[in-house]
Formats: sequence, C-alpha cells, structure tokens
Amino acid sequence: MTDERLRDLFERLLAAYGPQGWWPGGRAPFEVIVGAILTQRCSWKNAARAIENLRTEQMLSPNAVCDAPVGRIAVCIRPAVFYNAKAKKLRAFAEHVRDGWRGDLDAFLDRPPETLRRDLLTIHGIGEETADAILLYAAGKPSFVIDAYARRLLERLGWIDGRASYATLRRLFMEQLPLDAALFNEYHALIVQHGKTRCRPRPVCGDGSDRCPLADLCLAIGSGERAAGVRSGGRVG
DNA sequence: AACCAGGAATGTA
DNA sequence: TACATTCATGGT
Repeated sequence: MTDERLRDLFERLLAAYGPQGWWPGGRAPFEVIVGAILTQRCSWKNAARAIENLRTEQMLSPNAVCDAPVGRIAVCIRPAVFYNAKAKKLRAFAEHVRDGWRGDLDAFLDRPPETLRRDLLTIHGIGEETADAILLYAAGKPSFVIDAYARRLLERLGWIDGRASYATLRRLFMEQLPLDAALFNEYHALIVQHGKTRCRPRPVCGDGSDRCPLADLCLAIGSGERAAGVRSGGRVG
C-alpha cells in the first residue's frame, strides 16, 4: 500500500524548522558513536561538553578508551549524566571493536546494515535506538531512528497504536520512504526538533494567525489531545 | 524547585 | 511479557 502521509509530514517539518544539520560531517565515526551513547537521556549540549572533554584529554579514539581507566573516562564525561554507567558503555564498545576487529572501526562499520545492527545490539549500552543512530549517523546507512518523540507524534496523530513495538515503527518509516540516509538523518532530527518545540507560544505557531501550517501537528504535542481531522481509521500496528 | 534532556540495563512478578 | 528502578548533570 502506498501512503504519502510520512512524506508529507517530512516536507512540512522541513518547511517549518529547516535543515537541522545533525552530524554535518568532518567528525570521525568514533566521535559520532560516542555522541550517540553520551546523549542517552541527556541534552545534546551536555553530551557535546563531554565529547570536548574527551577530545582535550586525547581520549576520542577506541584505543585510548580501551587503555584509560574507567574512572578517568567518567571524569571527562561528567556533564553527560550517568557518567559512571556511560563510561562503562564507552569502554564496552571500544573493547568490542578491539577484540573482534583489531581496533579497525572502519571494518567494523563496513558491513551490511542488518548484520552490523545485530552486532551492535550485543554490545553493553547499545539498545535499538542507539544502534540505529550509529548505523545512520556514524556508518551512513539508512536505518531509521525511532525515539519517544516519534512515537508520541505518530500516536497523537492517530497513525499508530501506542503499544506498537519499536520494530513496527521502524518498519513503518523504512517501508514508506526511500532508503536514503540523508533523508532519514534529516527526518529524525526534525522529529526531535518538533517534539522539543512548544509551538503554543512560539516559534512555529507563534505567528499569531489561526492558520499555522503546523496547527494539527502542534496539537499533537503537549496536551494529549488527538490532532483535529484525524480519522480513527488508518492506524498501523 | 520539580521536571526534562537526541536510553539502556537490571530486577521482579 | 509488562512494569519499576537505577544511573545522577545542568538548564529552565
């Protein structure tokens, strides 16, 4: 079945918020992976601080993370919340690449997406969302990232059942959209931006008019009411 | 001053 | 399977 809703949603989010520029390039894959782990339940601002601390201490490489005491890693990433737990996660990933791939991160990443994904999920500290973030933002593979914002948005639009699994939501995006890493990159970032935006006051819906182009999407966040004009049919999952 | 931010592991029933 | 707890910074 062909369903244009997800494409339309993307266009509207892009028009409303503009390109988000997540991981624009120039960053080594390991730095992106570290970012994906450190930003778990943590603002990006604080995760970025932690990354800069690691860079300053020359600890932004798999080998450096393997060699350094976890305590020293923890000190660097303290701004990123749960720093002891995340220090172990960084160590677990670095050791996985060292032990299984002789520290060759490029070789580790250069595998079929589903193969790499299964491998990532065996590593301590990497769940489905982080695995997909690594596939997408570090390996450049079109794997759609599902997060709480995406689930909430689709649920309140009435497009999914709230109990739908992660895999169901991921399939929904990946079956209805072209498998394009740049598209998935931007789409996920836009969903996050939209979720964070309280468009009640501003900036998106704050033009004072009653015909905000995102009016129905604005209703989809915040107040728990279902968006206007959404029929109960067309649910997935 | 509670609440949340680009989650996952572990434990319990 | 489903739900609760732990982790423990910084901005609002």
